[in-house]
Amino acid sequence: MGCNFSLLPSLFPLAILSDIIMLMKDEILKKLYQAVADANMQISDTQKAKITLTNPDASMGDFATNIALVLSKDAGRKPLDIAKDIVGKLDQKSFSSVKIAGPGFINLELKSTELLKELEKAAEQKRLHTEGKILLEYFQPNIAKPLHIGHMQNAIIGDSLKRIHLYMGKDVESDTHLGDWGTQFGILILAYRMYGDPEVVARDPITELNKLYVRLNQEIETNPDLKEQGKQEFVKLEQGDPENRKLWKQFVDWSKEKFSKIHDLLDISKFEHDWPESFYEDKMPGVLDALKSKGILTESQGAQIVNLEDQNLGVAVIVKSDGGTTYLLRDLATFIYVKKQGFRKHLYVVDNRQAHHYHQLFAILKLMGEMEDDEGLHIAYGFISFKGEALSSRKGNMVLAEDVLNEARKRVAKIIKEKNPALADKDKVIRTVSIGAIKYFILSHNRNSDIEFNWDQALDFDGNSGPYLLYAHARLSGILNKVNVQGSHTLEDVVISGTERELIIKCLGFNDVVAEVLRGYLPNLLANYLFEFSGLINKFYHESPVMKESDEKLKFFRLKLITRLRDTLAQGLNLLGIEALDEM
RNA sequence: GCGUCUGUAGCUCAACGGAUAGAGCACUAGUCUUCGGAACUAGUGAUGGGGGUUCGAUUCCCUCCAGACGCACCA
Repeated sequence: MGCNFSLLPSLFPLAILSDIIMLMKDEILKKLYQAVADANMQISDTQKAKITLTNPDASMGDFATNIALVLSKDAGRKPLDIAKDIVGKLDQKSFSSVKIAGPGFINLELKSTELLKELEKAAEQKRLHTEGKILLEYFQPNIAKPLHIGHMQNAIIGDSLKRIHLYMGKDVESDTHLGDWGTQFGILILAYRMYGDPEVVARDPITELNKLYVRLNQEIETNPDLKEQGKQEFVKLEQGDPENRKLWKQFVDWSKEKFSKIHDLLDISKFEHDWPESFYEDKMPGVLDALKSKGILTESQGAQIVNLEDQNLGVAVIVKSDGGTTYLLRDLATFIYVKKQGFRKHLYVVDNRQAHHYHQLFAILKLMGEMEDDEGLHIAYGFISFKGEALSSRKGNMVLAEDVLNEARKRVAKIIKEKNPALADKDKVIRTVSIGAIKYFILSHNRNSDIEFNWDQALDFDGNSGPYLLYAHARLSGILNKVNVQGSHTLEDVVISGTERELIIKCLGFNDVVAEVLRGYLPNLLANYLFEFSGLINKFYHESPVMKESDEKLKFFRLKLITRLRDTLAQGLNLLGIEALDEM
């Protein structure tokens, strides 16, 4: 990475430092393993995987490990005895207290001088050895359909995961996989021909096209023949019918123009790739040939299928009986193409309703010999429901992305008017806080859970919310802007409070949390961490005044601490896709 | 019928197999001569039922109950 760092945008303020550095926890674990060896005990890799080093309740110490409990099983000895042996051999010079507690936990308390030393070190990033290029696929809106909150959710999760990959030194690129191919376009073309007024549609293409699409679908319920006609239009489109091609191209262009605004609307980073479904049109025949030559494809009821019933995955339709291709075939072509581009792993951020599709996709790829277990993963997430129902334009309970953003902006503006009318750059703050509130709401949920959308809860700016984190950051910035310290000091014998101690420990655990997030693709772990972190910051802020502090050395320490806390919080917010603010 | 996911406080959600299951909202009682109150301090209140695995289970396995979503020509 021999580039000029000063040219990098402020996107990754702390991510610039290079090289692999040991995380604090790794260092402590190393000491524990050494003690185990010195006590003539063995420790296997499977045991290592079970050993934890957590930050427990402050009353128990800075760190707690279950190492003795894990080792006791295979050793056939009591955990307490093993704990005693380990503690007896442990290099304790960094610790002020080492205690055995409960069933055999070892609780460790670091010397304050060690904590202060850590604080003096620059904030650093863990760099993993990259295992090759990763393609992260997210934001797959469908042409001629409006963006709703589900698309926002997808883009927000995907964007955060991308930022986290980059921060962890992964070689990741993103792809927006637009849904611009398939039977639905036949239906849309038919609807446009039947009901469309070109002038009306041109005025607000997405909204009007969607109306036509919905209208025809309603008509289809009483007149199924129309569906067959629609399917025929798609077949014609695939076969190159010039009229249909022209219409399709127009629909795609309108939609792309609209979708490209997501970057500005939501602060979503740009995609490296834009490989929509139609991009794979000329790559499908090759896949079809491969399926045939490997004897995987069979014919059934006029369609070409792969039978996966022996894997309990049912039947996968590759080509429909009318000759039209399926989404599955395009996804097969996608995976194979992406792999040929040098990507070692393909991650799909798609809601959990498509779990079955991805099971089928991966199963077929494996039958073809195109995929190993760790080369593809469906990062599923629960979808957002509204008033207890799945979002559906037909049921009229659609929550549009624009409406959510507008409502958030309105509420933020109102609060600023009440609380901080003198604020300088109001527009920027309104934008950042409203986006931050929405992103935090989405990302703070475990992605496996379905989310019940509720305006008041999603746009709540008190307590566990995006604005809470932003506010903590703004207050820290406020102090740094106002307080100066006389002279230069060392941190050696500063006496720190309990809250300050907790804050330092918490702050130093940042990289561990980000690593956890990446391991499970769970941004909510970072959101939870940042909320707890912000809570400690607010507590600290109330307890430990800086400006009024007469001890210059203590003041120096607090400013140093605050700088570090602020930078860490800003980095954390950034990984969630939220820009930190100095005032709000 | 088969498959995936989910059942935690009044509501919305957390919790790598770890110690006393955490928050926010709501409710109650406090902190305003404030480095910015979008804040802080406290209180009330929960693991769907039953088995199993083990030092230890909200977490893993089995089963039952309840819900969501999928299960060939939508994507």
